[in-house]
Amino acid sequence: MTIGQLAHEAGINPESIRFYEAQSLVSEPPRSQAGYRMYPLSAVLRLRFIKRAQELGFSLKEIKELLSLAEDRTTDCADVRELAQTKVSEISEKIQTLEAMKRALTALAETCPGTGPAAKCSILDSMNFDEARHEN
Amino acid sequence: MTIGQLAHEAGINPESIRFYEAQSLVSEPPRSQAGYRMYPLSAVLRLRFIKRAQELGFSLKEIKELLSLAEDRTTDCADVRELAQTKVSEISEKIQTLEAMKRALTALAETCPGTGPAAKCSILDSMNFDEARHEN
DNA sequence: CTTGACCCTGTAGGTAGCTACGGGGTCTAC
DNA sequence: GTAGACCCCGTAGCTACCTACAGGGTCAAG
Repeated sequence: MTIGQLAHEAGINPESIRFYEAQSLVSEPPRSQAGYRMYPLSAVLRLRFIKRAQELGFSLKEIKELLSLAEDRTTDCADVRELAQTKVSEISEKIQTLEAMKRALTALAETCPGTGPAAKCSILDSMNFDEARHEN
Repeated sequence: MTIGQLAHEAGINPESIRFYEAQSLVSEPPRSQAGYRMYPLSAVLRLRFIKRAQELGFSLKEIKELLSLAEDRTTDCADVRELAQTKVSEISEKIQTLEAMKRALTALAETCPGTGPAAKCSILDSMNFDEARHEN
């Protein structure tokens, strides 16, 4: 399987695979006589794992950690679960932040009269813009 | 007011101010004889506006747009409100994504036995890792 | 036997938003 | 008059994750 076929199967870009190789997320595959990377079928699954983990919010660095945990026979399931739980907390925090942002911005948009000169818009106003201009 | 004083007042880094200037988020201030940037008081408010807008989730590019809207006398309040509402939608989408990630990951962590070899961990398993290793 | 699709390497670019560094000049206080 | 804190500019680096390009080689089809 060449890198292009693999990329197609896994639904990613060949360049990304080379990038992952450089980042040690996938190991260097054997080469054909011409120097082409020749991948085993399992490479597809490994790439899908990476993709799936990314979708779950793990960074490449964290995925690397997951992969080395998974490859280490002495790894306990609890180690993996801890990573997952830490990630859940991080995600929760992000959600909190975004929800605070959303609440604040929604409130602003609601007090905005919706028409008339922006100079008096409550949105800009609440961000102090008007005062800033006033003193310019 | 020198750049350092301004930075202190606004709670940001002098380097960031120069960066904002390069990005045209703040205008070039007059210079002292020695070539020092000399800011009016209003600059503090402008920087705080930028900071606040950032906290509300606007990117620098969007803040630039907000600022030019705010400076344009013909801007209608509705234009500003639209930007705010678009941003609220974007934030909502991000929240949705994060919540899906959180749900998926929480479910995985819950099915994890919590102990035992990682090879059988449902977390890695569900990400196809085991199969990938199996075929290697 | 040539065309076009693929592969190789290495390096550079791009997004977002800074941050740091080098090599200067200036200002303030003792 | 000098030490230390500040300022200048330009450029490079950082995180994260690719993406693109240049300048080659290879492979399969017609």
